Amino acid sequence: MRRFRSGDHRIKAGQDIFSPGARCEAIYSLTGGWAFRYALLEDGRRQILDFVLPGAVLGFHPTDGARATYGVQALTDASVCVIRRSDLVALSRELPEIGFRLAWLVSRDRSLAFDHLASLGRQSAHQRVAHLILELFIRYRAQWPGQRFEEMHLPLTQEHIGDALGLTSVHVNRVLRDLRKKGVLEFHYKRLCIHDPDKLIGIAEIDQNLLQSWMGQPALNGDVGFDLTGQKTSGETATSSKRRTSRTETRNAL
Amino acid sequence: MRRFRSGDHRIKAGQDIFSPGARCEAIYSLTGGWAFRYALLEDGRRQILDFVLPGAVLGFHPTDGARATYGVQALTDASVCVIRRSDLVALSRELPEIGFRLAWLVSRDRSLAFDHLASLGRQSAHQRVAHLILELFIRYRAQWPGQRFEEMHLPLTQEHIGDALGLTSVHVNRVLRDLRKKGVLEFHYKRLCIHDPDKLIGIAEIDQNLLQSWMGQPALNGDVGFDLTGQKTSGETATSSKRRTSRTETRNAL
DNA sequence: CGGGTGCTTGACCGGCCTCAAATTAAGTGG
DNA sequence: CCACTTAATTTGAGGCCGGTCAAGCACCCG
Repeated sequence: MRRFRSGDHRIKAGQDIFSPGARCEAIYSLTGGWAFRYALLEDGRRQILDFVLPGAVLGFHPTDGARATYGVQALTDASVCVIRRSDLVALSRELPEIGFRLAWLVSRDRSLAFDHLASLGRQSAHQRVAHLILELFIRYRAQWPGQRFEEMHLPLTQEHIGDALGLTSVHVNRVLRDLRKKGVLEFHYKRLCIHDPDKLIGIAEIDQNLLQSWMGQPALNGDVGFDLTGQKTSGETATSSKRRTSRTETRNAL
Repeated sequence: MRRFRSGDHRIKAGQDIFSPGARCEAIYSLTGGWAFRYALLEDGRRQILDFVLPGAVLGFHPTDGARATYGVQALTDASVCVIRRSDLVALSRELPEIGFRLAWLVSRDRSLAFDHLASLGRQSAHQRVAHLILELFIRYRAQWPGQRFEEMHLPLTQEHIGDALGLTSVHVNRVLRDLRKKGVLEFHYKRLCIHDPDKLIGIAEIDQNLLQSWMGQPALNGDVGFDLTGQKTSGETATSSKRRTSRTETRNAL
């Protein structure tokens, strides 16, 4: 596996991993840091499509050689592992299940995109903000479990949140003020603290089913519970094996 | 391809192929008709996630055994080919590239979901309607080419369009009236006629890149230009190789 | 300390929603 | 083929959520 990595690549916060319109002949696996996919409109406005945590695959596009219709930008300093499409062929010969693994990862993105769509299409600004924050918090906790407090580093500006939710940053600000006044959460300078999780879930109007689906995130070391043979990797093993590698940079997610 | 297959399952228009919350242990390949994926909100409102044309795969979910967070409903009388997850394993042993094929299909859905997301988040009602109609028209034409006129059977109600675009059917109606008055298109009782394609593209404010990406749809007989080796399969070879394996219906479907 | 980025708040406005009712098309049983 | 029913389309009046514009403030970093 390691042979096929054409090297880890480091990206500074705010830099594009690839830009909209780029011709894409490689795929990337995010191994550290936060990023987001985004599309640009003709008038220059931006829509953030989703937020990307380590383990995700970027740059796998339907038609080979086509130009990307969206870009990916690093939110924090990040690192990606680059795999050429040609190497992917060779790799799949040794690891036939890699196609399914890829399908699984893309399918996760699709599910999140669908959730996001329902939120944008049908929910109010308050619901959307609550929805997004819950989603990010739960996905974060699924990857780095063991935190006791409902607090996290969330490397977003209010403009990012607005661009993700189809709102202006001005309005996001008003919503966050309301949530703060109601004692639901605080979000100041990239520090998120959820004071009343239940109330937040109530505001987001999310059903239990959806919450569950966000928790199925792979642990960081890459042993994911998707398995065509039907044997699940237990949470126990995942956690303990993660501890073994916890000091190092996250492994190649593929 | 149009040959009837014994394993097909027929669904009446308006019926669910599977419903939100269903436990999903099989995947489906839509072999005929139109369908759409949808999510339901707690208050009963509906968000249509995307429209599904023949060739797409339904029911491939991230976590096995989990409950679906969305449902799929047939728009017209439709037929699906059912594949058990267990059969999928066996199948993938004989055809290792099937994982990649699946990834490719899911990746197409994801791209469409991303486009849809950008439209919902950042575009006006007029732009959204133009966007959706263009998308459906182009995807339709990519699958059933050879039509001369800018006309098609579009089995949607105005309420479907509203539910897809996060609008009310009332407002969709007003937008369609405007587009009709401007001589751009007519859409009456499931018959769509585009009088001025260029003006429609102008209203949608879609860049050329995106239009192109919608045209990469597989033709109906399943010879898709996705190929890990980089050599495009011509229609000829794909068709003939399909004939060699046409004994089981599942193979054709993927 | 100064410059820049991001946050905060106010006043005003407009696009889309809500509610309601009339009209047309499609489906159904006699 | 026609009465009847139901679903879908059409149009209007009025209201609200979130956008726009503009200004001032807070925090960070060199």
